[in-house]
Amino acid sequence: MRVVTWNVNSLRARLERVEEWVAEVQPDVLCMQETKLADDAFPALTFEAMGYECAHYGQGQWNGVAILSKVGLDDVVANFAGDIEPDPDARILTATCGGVRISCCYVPNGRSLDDDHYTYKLSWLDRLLAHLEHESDPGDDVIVTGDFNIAPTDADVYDIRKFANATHVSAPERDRLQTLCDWGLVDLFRHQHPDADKVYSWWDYRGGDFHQGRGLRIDLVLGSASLVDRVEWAVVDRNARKGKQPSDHAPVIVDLA
DNA sequence: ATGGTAGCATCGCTA
Repeated sequence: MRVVTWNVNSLRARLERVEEWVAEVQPDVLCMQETKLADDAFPALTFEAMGYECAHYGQGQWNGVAILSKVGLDDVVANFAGDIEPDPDARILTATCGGVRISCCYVPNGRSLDDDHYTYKLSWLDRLLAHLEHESDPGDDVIVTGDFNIAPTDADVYDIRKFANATHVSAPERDRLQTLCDWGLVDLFRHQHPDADKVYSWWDYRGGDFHQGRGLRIDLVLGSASLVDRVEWAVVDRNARKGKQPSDHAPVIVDLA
């Protein structure tokens, strides 16, 4: 089962590229973030014609998440589950695909450490843990994936000196990511490539950052222990960041046996 | 210290 996460940065602006990439790579499950579409603007027919069932949770203009699946798409939950304080933004969508409970997440950016949006980011991560506890047990087949806007370690940052007192690398947000892992999730790319260096999933559009190798690995596929031994390979398709009108994120692919 | 680019409901905000 091929699972992909990709922050597409506007599905309206990216549809042609996404279609071509999906036709080539044939994911079984594709989790997208930042569709920036209202639900009634989501191009479901396009993807259904390619063999996918679709779930989209959007609001238009900003945010928006989707799960596409060829291996079933059941028990869809938009936003946080149960009685968790709902997120006013469309940032999390959960469904069962191929026997795996999958949450597709667009974690708030945080902006800066002194911004209210950073407090919101930390609260959001606390609620993601509560959501996970509500939806699954650590012994289940579980994936939590998406744009975390957190680089797990300094090895996931092109130059940590550039990120002093910045979001994406701060201890409180990394601690919360670790708490998710303590619950029973593993960063499947890092598990497969423990010594990988200079592998990133996002590059700023500005300043030629992509071509200069100035990126962050912030798009993650976290899997439960039951899935770790099923990983056959894991890769960031940086080719998808090249060419005309790319997203600023590259897709991350994980193949499970 | 700033700006650089891209996308949006665009002339300001978000990333």
